[in-house]
Amino acid sequence: MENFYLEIKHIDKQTGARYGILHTPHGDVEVPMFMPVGTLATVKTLSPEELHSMGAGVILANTYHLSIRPGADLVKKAGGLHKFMNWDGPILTDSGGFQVFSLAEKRKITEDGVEFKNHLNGDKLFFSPEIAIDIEEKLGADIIMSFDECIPYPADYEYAKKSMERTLRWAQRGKDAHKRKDQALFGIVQGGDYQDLREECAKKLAEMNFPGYSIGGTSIGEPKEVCFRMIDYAVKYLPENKPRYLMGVGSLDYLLIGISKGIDMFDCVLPTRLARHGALITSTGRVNIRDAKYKEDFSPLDPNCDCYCCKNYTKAYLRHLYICDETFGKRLLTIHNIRFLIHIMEGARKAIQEDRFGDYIKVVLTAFGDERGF
RNA sequence: GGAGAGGUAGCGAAGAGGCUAAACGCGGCUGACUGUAAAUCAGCUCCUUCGGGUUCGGCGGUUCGAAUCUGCCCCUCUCCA
Repeated sequence: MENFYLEIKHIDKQTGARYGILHTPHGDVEVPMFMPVGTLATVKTLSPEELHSMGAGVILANTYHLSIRPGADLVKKAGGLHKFMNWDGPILTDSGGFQVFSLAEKRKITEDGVEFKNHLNGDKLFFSPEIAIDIEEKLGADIIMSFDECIPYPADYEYAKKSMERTLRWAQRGKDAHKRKDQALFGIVQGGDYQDLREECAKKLAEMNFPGYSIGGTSIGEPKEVCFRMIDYAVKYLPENKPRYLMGVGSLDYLLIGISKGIDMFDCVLPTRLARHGALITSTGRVNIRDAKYKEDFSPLDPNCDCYCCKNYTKAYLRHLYICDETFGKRLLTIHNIRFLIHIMEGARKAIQEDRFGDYIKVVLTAFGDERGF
């Protein structure tokens, strides 16, 4: 597709990290970037205006969830996702492949597709690569995902191989079914933590010539090093001029290491979910705002943060709102976590352009000072 | 003054002879969360030098054993005068 492409502007001399512009039908966005997740066509607690003001580029929505409620036809009737949710920037829809993993006990996989029992009322819901694409075309996102199987970790070799090969066949079927020219369909690399499977999957997908590639099956409980290996295996065989998207990754260290390995896009529910649960990511580490030590702390959550929350409110107030279960508290905390990660990404892009991204990683992670990196 | 009801951990509230240091809820404290079945989930919440020690309004009694049965006392609430 002609109106979707990655323009690489600079490669960091320290790490090989990429800085570029991703052109989409709904505008240009800089990469590497973090994409907030709005599963049900809303980034929980935030308005589109807030997301824009925080510097969000692309946001996600979910094919499985939206197909159940409110239904793909309704979204289409509303004029597509952008209009429906009043977001004029780029949107990316996940295919439902993650639900094959997260709702594992409610589905059955066959060569043809996945039979779900939907999580709300147990109704049968069949997803095939073609059906997923059909729904994604109705939703109308700028970037859409192939229907894949996200396998658990650990998975035995035989299963990982069988599943990866099926995911490849599904990728081809989805590609064949995809008709809309204003949507970029990404292939997803699977293969568990097995080098040969990951490499084979990446190679085959590259041969299929997708406008972009995702790395899936990561950040599902595997050790950090395993995740980093899985990235390396895939990236080696992915075309350099196409965007690379590491799915489901949102903690600080994974993001920064991922960028250094040549990843351009990330999404994760972590910042929004953590915020709703009172956990904040700050420049000096993680903060659990509920903790008693913040009761009379009238300083901002993160003095180094430029978000609306940190500019205007104190920890004591945020703790108060959280403890009283006030909606506004969750909004403020979500604003902070999302803005914090976007801000980190802005810093990353600048560092890459100045060939000091390796130093940037060290500085950020040292200041954060937490093994877990979030 | 008369008639009832009741006093259980920070609060509310179960328990009606041993399985009870005492359910459950709230409150309090602390974790977790990674392509969202998550404004969710988990743990702790009498004291302790981890051996044990002291609890169910108070002081006695019955019993091998009492928050539970019993005597007296104190205190609350409701209704009637």
